[in-house]
Amino acid sequence: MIAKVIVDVPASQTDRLFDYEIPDVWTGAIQPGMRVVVPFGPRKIQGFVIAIEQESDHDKVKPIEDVLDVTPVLTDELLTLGEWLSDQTLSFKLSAYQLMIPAAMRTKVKKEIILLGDVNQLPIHLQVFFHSGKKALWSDVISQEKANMKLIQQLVKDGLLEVRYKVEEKGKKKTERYIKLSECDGLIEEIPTRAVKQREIISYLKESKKPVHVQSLIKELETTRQLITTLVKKGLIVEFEKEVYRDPLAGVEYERTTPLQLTSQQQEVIGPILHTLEDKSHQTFLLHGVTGSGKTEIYLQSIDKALKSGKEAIVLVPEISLTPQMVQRFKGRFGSKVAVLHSGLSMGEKYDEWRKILRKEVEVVVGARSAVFAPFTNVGIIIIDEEHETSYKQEENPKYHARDVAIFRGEYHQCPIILGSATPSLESYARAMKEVYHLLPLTTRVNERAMPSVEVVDMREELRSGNRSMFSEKLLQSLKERIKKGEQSVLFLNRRGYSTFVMCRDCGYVATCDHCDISLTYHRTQHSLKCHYCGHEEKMPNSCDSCGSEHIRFFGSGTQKVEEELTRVLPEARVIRMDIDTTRRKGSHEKLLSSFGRGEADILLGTQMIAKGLDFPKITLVGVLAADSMLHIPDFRSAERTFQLMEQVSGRAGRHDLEGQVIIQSYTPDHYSIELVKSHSYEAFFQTEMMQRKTALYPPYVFMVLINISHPELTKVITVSEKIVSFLKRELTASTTAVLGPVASPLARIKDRYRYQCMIKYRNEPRLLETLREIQQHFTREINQGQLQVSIDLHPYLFT
DNA sequence: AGCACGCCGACT
DNA sequence: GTCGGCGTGCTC
Repeated sequence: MIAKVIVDVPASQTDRLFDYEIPDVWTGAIQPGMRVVVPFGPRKIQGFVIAIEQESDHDKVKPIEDVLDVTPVLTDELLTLGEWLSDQTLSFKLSAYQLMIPAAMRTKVKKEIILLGDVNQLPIHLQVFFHSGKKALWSDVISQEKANMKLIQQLVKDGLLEVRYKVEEKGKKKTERYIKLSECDGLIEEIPTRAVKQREIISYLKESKKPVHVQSLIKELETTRQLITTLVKKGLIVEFEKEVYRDPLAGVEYERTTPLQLTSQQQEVIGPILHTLEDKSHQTFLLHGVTGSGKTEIYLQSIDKALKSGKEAIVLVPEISLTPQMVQRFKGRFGSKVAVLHSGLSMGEKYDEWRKILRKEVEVVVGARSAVFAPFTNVGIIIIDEEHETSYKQEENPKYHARDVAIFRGEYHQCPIILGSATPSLESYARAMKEVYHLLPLTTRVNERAMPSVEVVDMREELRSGNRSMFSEKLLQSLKERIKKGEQSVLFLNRRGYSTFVMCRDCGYVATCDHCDISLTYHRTQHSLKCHYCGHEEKMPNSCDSCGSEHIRFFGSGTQKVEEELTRVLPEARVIRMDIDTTRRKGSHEKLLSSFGRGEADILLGTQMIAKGLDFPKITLVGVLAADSMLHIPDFRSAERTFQLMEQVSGRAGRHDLEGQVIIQSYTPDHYSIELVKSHSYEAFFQTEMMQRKTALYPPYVFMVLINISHPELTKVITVSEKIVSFLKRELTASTTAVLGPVASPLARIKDRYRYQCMIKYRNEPRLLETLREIQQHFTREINQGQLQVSIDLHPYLFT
């Protein structure tokens, strides 16, 4: 029997199936979806078995060396999905499969040198490596002295040493020690009567009837490890290791919740979903529900229905809003049937949660983007909450969108997909309009609360009337009022750091990164300038690098500066600041939020991350300091993002009994993306924005591909870019497809690499993937050996 | 990605 | 005449 294997070598030349013979002992045991160790050239590496066939067309087929799994880690469905994904994203099949397994299961290959003879036969300077044993790490021996390589090759030839490859998993299963009574319990009488503790342990074990966790027993009976070892030695009890899961939520209690009575609108909306579940058919729903309209309850009851018919559910949530509060809602309804997957977990914790899914110990998984690959075999529903969030698109290879993967799986399992949002992406809403998706509108809030009133303050007016601070008169007054009434406020700023850039007032010089074409950001805590792209950091200069003037100052304002300013104008206010800098440490996010929830602060000041999920009854005021900060970035989705963000943010106010107020400060208050937030008119925004997209030829009217070319030499980048563009123009349908560029990327240089890009806009281009593959193929050699990088992004969200 | 093979310049 | 530089091509 022959196994078709994808080997663990991410390169275009190896991105195909390799044939290996299945040794007779493993016939039937090795199945598609398992990981194996195979010889590859002179070394040993990991591979995924994709298929099993009778024969091979190859004459020299090596046997499989080892099997890493007892049961397949990739289901048949995931194997097919991986193939499709690598096609659609132009990435290696290997990379697609690696997405689907937790990082802990990815293997690394260790190269070891084994001593076969006696230590004294070795040259003296090599002996040191073998003093503690017969094994030494190749990397240790070589890193000391490069010339050792030659010597070792000779010693291997002489038969004194051997080089061996060892494939190891990165993560380990966690085990704990357990004890139980041994079979021969007649011996118990032999324990001396004065050995009280020993007798106590035995009777405890007799009573419990099942194995007992050693650590807990020691604690409970106030005994010691030594005593247990004694009993083991006497043969009265047996000690063994039992695999346990690392529980990231250990000790957290969840209050059980029961399904809520649905409003008539909710009932209307859930009907078609339940119907699809009964029919066992596939349909993508777009659940468009204003903030507070009870989307989550719809999710919960739909999932419940799926589970009751013996199926599983996947819930995707943007990383940023995957907070304990969110998890609690699912755990509260479905208890221990829920696994959680997100980046806050350690590698080991993710590994454990993932294995619960594989072993079917859970029925629901709640997680960020990659949870869409959960290895369930009987998926009944997939939910994507906050559907418009751009974090569902992975920016690294494979550049996939979780929505596309979800729909693929929905078709495979013939089950419904729910995309939920208060502000759907234009793409999804347009599809709903064309009835590709089934639109489910929820227009009212569950508790009948009105949407918060939104006021837009024209900051130009403020400036004209002499207010040069970053807070408008209106906002400042409202903040003061809340503090007086003991209510809470949220201030939102879409920037981090202290100030955006540093400029010389005399000559206009702006401090920029030496390695990237980007201005440096001032960070007050370290009193330094940082590059947000390459991490480069330098001291804040005392004088201008260009003219020597000392009038060098910060411009723009970040969260740190706002915080300072805030304590100046409102000294009585207690402020909590939340941005990447204050939440970097694990758990600090939750800490800050719960502190705010307990009312330990009056104002929560933060970036993007506070726009979501925040749900505290005492928040009655939301202020947006600079609504247009996002509007002017060169991205065709900037208006869409602005509207979505403003809507999200305003949804934070007045969610409960108290009425909410929203104040948006803007320098372009008449722009439709800001203006329409006042009336919360998603529909109107959609229509206006669609007109813009239509005239400028942007998605959803066309599809886009972004090709980014980078190299340390500018001339090289330009010639390659031009070659690519002329090739595309030659190959693609000239009448309906536009090839734009090449132009310098918005970030023309990052980490000393020049960057150019070109764009394709198309409606229907059957030869597209094929043509793009040819480009990849054509530059493989240069990419492999040289400094060239060509990145292709289908349906891009990032244009830097 | 590694690793071997092979071809060319610099040196004992 | 050999050592070692790295361009080229292969890995079932």
